[in-house]
Amino acid sequence: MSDHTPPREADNGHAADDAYRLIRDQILSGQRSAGAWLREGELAESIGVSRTPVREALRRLTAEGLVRHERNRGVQVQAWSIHDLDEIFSLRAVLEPWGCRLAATTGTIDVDALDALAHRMDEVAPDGRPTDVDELTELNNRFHRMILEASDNSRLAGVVSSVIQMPLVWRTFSRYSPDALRRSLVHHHELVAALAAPDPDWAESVMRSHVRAAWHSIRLRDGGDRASGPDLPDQVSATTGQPPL
Amino acid sequence: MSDHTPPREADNGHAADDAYRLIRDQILSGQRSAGAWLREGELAESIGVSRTPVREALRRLTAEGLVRHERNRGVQVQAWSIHDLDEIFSLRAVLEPWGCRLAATTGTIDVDALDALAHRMDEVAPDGRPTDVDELTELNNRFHRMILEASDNSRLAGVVSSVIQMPLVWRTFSRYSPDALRRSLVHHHELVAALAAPDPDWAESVMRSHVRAAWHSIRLRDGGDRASGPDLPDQVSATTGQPPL
DNA sequence: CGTAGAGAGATTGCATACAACCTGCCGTGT
DNA sequence: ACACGGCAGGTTGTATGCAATCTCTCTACG
Repeated sequence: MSDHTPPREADNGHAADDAYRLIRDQILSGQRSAGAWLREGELAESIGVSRTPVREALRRLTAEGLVRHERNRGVQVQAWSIHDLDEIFSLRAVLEPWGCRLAATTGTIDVDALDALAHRMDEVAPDGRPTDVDELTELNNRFHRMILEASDNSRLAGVVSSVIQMPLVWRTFSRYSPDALRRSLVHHHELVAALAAPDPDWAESVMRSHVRAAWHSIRLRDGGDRASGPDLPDQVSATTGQPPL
Repeated sequence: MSDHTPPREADNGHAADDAYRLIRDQILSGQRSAGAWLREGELAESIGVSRTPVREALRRLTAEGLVRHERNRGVQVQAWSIHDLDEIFSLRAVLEPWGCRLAATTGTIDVDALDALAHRMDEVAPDGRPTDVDELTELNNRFHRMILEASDNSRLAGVVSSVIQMPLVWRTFSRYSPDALRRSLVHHHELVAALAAPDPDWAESVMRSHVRAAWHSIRLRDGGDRASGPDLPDQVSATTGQPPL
């Protein structure tokens, strides 16, 4: 149909936004591995825009901590260590339970919608074995976001989502054992119950368990399932473009 | 000496950084009042650089929440309400005590340096009446930052400092009564003692008191001192360029 | 043989020109 | 009198050119 065929890639209509989304997705999905340099020129050409919107996208990603910017040298994908993981989850273990308590207190949450999300996650991961990790990740993020947005503290939601923007955390379920994943889904249903009650103490407590369980699952594959590969710093394979499931 | 006289304003050597600092200071000091539009062209001319670094500075400020960006319309200084204040302080009331506990646990804090800061604040504000609010603000920020940086969780420090970037919060002491300010300074000394002990429970508890006391001080001038002016949404006078002390 | 230095290539930082878009005003038609 | 449409001014979004900086390599000298 079109004659000038923009170098493929989803075109939303605004160059800077497109660049931001595309680069961000490439980082979160592991196509750009930690430490890799992001050249403005290369990105601009591959996206089909000039360097200006690319620079803007890279600044946003810098502010979000996904990439690291060195003056006159460029930006590279932020590398993370197990210490980063501990920082992130210890923060979540404080903020999410508190937000969950607030959500139960205000009582403004749409329990039915939350319950629907929990059930859809059951369907996507029958018996703890996900059929579509991306879908599951998306549903999980929406579940947690919905709770935090009901806390009536927009900064809390913003802070948490800014902190979990990291490939390993983002794709949490890649590292779950079936047992751990089943437990995670059960937690979700219990959270729905606690918020429906509503019982702030209960809700806070379940969320704390939920986050700390996730922490352990992602750290050391607690399920004892097939323990392949080395433990952590191996991240994703940079060639295939998709992280190992 | 120079013939082309850069329109004054501190020149650090890098246009984008200079623009960022200058605009940010103008917002935090109240020279740019809430809701005012920040025109790229005007800013570029006043700073003495082109629009490009100004745009970069504005994006950083957008990411930090100090300004609000509307596509094809520009950026305006973020307006805040008492609800924002509550969001910020309820978040601080969770995060800072926790960070203080962590700092006491790791025991990596430089207690002497912290004590020195507390004493310098006493000197700048004898008898609860500050002689230099800017100096006092700077010392206070360094005091709190030093504790959070000793928590061994860099994201925690980053999150807190990103959240307190707001004119009213930044210049907290402008709204303190002498009684409240004295109490705040006493808290600082007690924090030093708790961290020197070190007693995590004590440290956490004092910090919680400290933040919640600040919350009330800034909300309603709890000291009962000369209760002039309306209560909150009056922010700063946009004409004088300096907020009321 | 190793090291310091110069130079070329590549990349980012900044400035400027142009295009797209929004807003407010004015004129016209109903 | 009121509503619609278009035109003009101003502002942001994007592209492009040039300057500044960094890195890597090759060479010359100790």
